[in-house]
Amino acid sequence: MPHNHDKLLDHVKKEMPTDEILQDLGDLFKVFGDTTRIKIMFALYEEEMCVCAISELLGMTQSAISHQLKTLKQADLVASRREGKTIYYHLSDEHVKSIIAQGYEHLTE
Amino acid sequence: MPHNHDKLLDHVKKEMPTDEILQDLGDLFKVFGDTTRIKIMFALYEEEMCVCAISELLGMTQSAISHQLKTLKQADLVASRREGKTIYYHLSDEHVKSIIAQGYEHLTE
DNA sequence: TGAACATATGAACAACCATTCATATATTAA
DNA sequence: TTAATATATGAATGGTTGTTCATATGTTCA
Repeated sequence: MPHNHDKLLDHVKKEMPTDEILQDLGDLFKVFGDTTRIKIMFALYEEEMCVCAISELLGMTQSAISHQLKTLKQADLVASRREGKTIYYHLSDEHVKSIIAQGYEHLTE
Repeated sequence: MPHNHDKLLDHVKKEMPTDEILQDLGDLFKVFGDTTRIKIMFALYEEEMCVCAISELLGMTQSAISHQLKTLKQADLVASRREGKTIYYHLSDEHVKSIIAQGYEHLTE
């Protein structure tokens, strides 16, 4: 007969966040899980930048960058402000920096 | 004529990590970007667990869990030890906890 | 108003990935 | 050695997603 772990499961279940939160967490990290978006966040880590500067920096089309900025904005990781024709993007809070920094440490330890 | 941002790009380029590191960072966060893997990490956050306990906890097949554990192990996020027929998994370092905690804070702030 | 610039967006396509299914490996006990 | 349990793995598939292309929206200046 297979071995039993009811007691263990009871304990772990109590400590697990709701499915909704776990789903949201996965969705959040999914946004970090793309090299282009990581590059954008690292660039904005330094300074606010307009879309065409980012696309020039990464050597990618303006459209591709715009699509990714939309994804980042929906996840509340970046925010923007308009100045004439230009729209400047910047990181929206310190968590972005912390998360990236922790990932970086994990890699380079 | 399009507007110029050579000075800005020069500065940002200097501060950007290498493409290899940026790629590795994206790959690392990709591993966090899946609800099943997030659930596994949260479970192991509490206690070390065997494969069948995890699959029972999440209501998923043993095969699915094994595949995901392999992904987590390759990213050095979990480690395992054998005890007879059973293999116990646990989180491999504190960065996992920090990264999840930061993500959690970003969501619930 | 019209032209030029800056950005956003919808559709389509190719590449990637999580799960399933079937099966293989490993360990223990009889 | 055989049966039972625990885990791993390869192939296949359905769903997801990043980029491209074409085009739309928004802003400024002449």
